[in-house]
Amino acid sequence: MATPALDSRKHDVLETIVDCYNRTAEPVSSQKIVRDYDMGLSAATLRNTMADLEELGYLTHPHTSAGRIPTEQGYRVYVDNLMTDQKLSRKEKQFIRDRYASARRDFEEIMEQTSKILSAISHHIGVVLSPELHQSILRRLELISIDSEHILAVLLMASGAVKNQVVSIPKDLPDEELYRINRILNEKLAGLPLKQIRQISQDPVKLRAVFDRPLSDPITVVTQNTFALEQEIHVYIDGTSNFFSQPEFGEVRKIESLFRVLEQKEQVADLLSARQEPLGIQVLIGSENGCEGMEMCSIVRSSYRVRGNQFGTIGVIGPTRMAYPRIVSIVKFTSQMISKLFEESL
Amino acid sequence: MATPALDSRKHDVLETIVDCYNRTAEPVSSQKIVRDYDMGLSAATLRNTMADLEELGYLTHPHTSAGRIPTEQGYRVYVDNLMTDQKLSRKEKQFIRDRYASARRDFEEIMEQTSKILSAISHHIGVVLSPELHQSILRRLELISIDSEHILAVLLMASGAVKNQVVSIPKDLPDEELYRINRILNEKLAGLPLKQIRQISQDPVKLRAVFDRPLSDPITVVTQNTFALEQEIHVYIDGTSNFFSQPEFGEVRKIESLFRVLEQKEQVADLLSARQEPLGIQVLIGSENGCEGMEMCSIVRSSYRVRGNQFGTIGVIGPTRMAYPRIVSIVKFTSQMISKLFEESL
DNA sequence: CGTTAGCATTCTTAAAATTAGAGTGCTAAA
DNA sequence: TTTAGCACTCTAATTTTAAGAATGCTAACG
Repeated sequence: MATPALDSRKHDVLETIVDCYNRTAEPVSSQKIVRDYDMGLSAATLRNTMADLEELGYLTHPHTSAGRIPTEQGYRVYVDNLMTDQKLSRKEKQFIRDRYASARRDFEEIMEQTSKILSAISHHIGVVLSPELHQSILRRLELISIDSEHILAVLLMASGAVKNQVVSIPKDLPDEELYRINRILNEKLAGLPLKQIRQISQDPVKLRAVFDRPLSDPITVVTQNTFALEQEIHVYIDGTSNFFSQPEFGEVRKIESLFRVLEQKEQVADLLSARQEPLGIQVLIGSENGCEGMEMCSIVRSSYRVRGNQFGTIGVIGPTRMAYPRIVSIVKFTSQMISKLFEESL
Repeated sequence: MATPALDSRKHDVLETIVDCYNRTAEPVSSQKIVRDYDMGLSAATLRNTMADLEELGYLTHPHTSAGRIPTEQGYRVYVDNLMTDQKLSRKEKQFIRDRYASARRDFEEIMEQTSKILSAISHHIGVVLSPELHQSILRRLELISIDSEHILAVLLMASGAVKNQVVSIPKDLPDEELYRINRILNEKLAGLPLKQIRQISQDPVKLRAVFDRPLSDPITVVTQNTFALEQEIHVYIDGTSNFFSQPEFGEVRKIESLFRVLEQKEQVADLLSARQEPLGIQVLIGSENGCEGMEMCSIVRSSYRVRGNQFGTIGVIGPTRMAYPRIVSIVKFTSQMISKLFEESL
């Protein structure tokens, strides 16, 4: 590992400072530690150690006569090596289960509820990204006539997700023909991942191979139009106003940049989506998220599994000074819950 | 009218002050008026008139040595009697049309786009309430099997709105039976307003009359479960971060209460919905909206017509100090646009 | 040699004092 | 009735002052 190993004392002191700062939001002084934590060290000794930790880049000074606060690097070490797991209490787990129990009716409701749960229990912002549809398997497809030139295609995915799509059709397609097309599409395409279906629908050769029809045939036209959909990920956000109670966001201009980002769903999706490392928890500390306007925020995210190799993401966005052990546990547990939910319910 | 009629000078002065304050967000002094507006009156005269207007309750003082700002009552008079229409420019109208042109694909997209248009052009918050479903006419119903105990009911409304609903069904209903039920439901219920269908579905007597089946029959069970849906209005909000650039919201605590309300979609829906007066523009000034935390905001709202007697609402939420004539024009024009859109597209 | 007490130093923050200026209300004259 | 002039009030910005918090360093201690 690139970071030099810390001796046991530095280890303890850094952990204590992070912990203390997370709770008070104020720079931590040597005296504060002596008073509040029983470390068996004098203030002077702590000052020496703190100076060392600052030397190493894990702490800073806002100014000379102020206590220390962790740097992003300090948080990094804390999250990677120092912090101790903090399991959720029985009560909290029960809270989460109860919330799901009251809401497991349909896919969208689960998504919404999850973001609400995350924000309610973390007191930060809860975010849920719906699973990427094109990894998802098509369970069933239904074509509903709207008018002479349009139909509504209802795509029911194995995950329970439903996608409605208005599709243009060749003019004056008789109803019986539409039924026939619908039946054939289900026969040929149900059970395949959307990704593969899309490949077929965009490739004239495969299209002919699958349906054994000329390209002008209505069935190929409908297929093309139905599956021309671009990837569309829904973003569910809740708890944004929790940020107002964070003391470090006491000025409008600090909170403004954050909210401008949150209003752009695409940006939030980029921020959360963790395609490269599909499993497990990830913690992005401060500017690591690489998003302008979010330098003061950390993100704890985890993918969840819907079925087979289909993934979505959930996460919590909070101030860099967040209670990492707790938030990590929350995100971990919730992502397990949601994965389980999808497996048993289907 | 309860308010005493203003003589022509008071009329002009009040209008000028409202106008000036709306633009500068600063208390308006007599000198300011002399300098910026050519009213042919001296500062002293203006001061006298302003004192009169304060006496009448239309203006206030923040403190002795400050200019005047309008009271809510002052705004009320301004909006009701004083302000002159300010039509949208050709450019702005074109902007709106263009935005719709690029997005008229499906119902939900129109809703989303409308809130974006409203906020983009007003520089305030744009809100759209989807039409109340139960006024809406059912065009077509499709039942899609999910598993042995659940189906997905897809309700396609005449307006183009689509409502997906997971419905419990009697166990092991064979597919052919489901098709048959589906066909019968469409025969009997398509073309009726959802409200009426709901009445039928919840009333055993009517249910028997319509389907001529015993209450234990699968078809009645499915009908009951499908139409047991409570009224659900979708709320589309955009442009919340516009509030950060308003000088009167320079302190976090003022903006906080607003955002806490906006996060509660139900509250926003209540705020906007104008069931009592279904047609035309309404302006709620400051605390008139009766919503705690929104005393500093005004709302300009208008219902739009989807088809027949089916209504939704659009609106703009901004600071009490908003450019009423302009915002009113925007909301008026947009609600006409959206009404037209729904009529021609279907 | 690591640890600690003591202390001068530095810097922040809050409170108090000062000042400049903006706008009013009133009075008296046009 | 309108307007010029002016004393008065209050705000907001700036400076001054003071208090306090935490540090780093030095020297003593075990």
